[in-house]
Amino acid sequence: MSSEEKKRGMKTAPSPLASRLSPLAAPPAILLMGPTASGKTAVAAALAEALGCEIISVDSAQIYKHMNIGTAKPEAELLARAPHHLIDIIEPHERYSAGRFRDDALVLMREITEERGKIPLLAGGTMLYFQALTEGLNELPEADTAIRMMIDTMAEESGWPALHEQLSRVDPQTAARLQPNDAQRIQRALEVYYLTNKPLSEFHKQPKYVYFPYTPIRIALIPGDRALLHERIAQRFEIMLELGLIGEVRKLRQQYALDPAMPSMRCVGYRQAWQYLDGEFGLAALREKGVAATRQLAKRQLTWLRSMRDVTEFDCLAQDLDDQVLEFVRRKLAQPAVVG
RNA sequence: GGAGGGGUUCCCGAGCGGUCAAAGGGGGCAGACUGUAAAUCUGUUGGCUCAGCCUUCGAAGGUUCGAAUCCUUCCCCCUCCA
Repeated sequence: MSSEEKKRGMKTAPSPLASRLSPLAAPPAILLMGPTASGKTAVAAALAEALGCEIISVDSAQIYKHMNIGTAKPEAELLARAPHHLIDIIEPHERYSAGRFRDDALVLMREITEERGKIPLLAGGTMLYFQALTEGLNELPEADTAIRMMIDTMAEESGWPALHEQLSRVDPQTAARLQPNDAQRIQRALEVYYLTNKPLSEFHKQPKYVYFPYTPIRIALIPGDRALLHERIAQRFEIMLELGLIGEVRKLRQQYALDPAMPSMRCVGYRQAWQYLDGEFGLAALREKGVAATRQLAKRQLTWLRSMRDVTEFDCLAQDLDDQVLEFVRRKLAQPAVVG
């Protein structure tokens, strides 16, 4: 009845124990963020070993099984040494989401802190997942494959601008902020409307229930010199090709009923390898396009990082990066936890 | 040696006497982002003392009120015939 009770009803991850603890007791959680090829994996491993953390991967591509080379997944040896969660959790033809990540991560974080008394270390480059975790999400329906197929069919027939037009009749507010050709967001907005008969903008007006009972230590690995990061990206893509990225994609295509529109096959590298296998272009172009796509990914990740608050930055190209970060985290952990 | 085709802004590539700092694409840079996010979308992209000026379309000359666009010579590339 009261708004407080309503709020409680919306809780997606209630934690009786956490609510009994004072805010000062909110346990620490390390958030290690950075663009692709910034060396997150190595830093995470160093922190985990020094501090006994358990690592939770925050990566929308490493969730897929059998996609190892192109996602730069940590090697088996490292995975054995430092436990990683949320890696290899779904098949390439399945789908995941920011909402599921949030739920999965919160469950794991509770287990790590309360059951094992360790510090969760969230490391990765999927900034939307970090945001969903710490800032919360509105109550929204999950993706619905049948509805999406229907919307895709309509888009093929009349084009996205027509669907944008349709959206402006049922949800003018959302339509106003979307471009007529922003296929993905128009589809999502229509999907929400068809599923609930309520406009997406109405859901967004509700207060978000933010449940994150941790004291975050936010770290961003930022390249001091972008050109050097670009170089690193090119070298890394070359290594992926040498390790057999193309073969990995070929095998995936043989073993699973995949298509290029699936999220897994739209990942950087995989999309380009798919097109290469289809004969759309040669090896030189694959190289060029793969590297460019990675650079663009890194740029978008850096844009996210610039907009985030309370983040301590480190130059990911520094020689003693691991030590710098470790020292910083140690200092932070020694301070009394304060929830902001 | 002969016959053609071509050299355009970071790249590819259109332009073919004025409305051209030059279409379009790529790349770069900047931004947005709530259940697809390694996705999707937007803006911008010669320089400057910026409603104006300066430098640019292989090079150097020339024609013209005016040239990336026409003429001459030169340099380089490609195709074909020898």
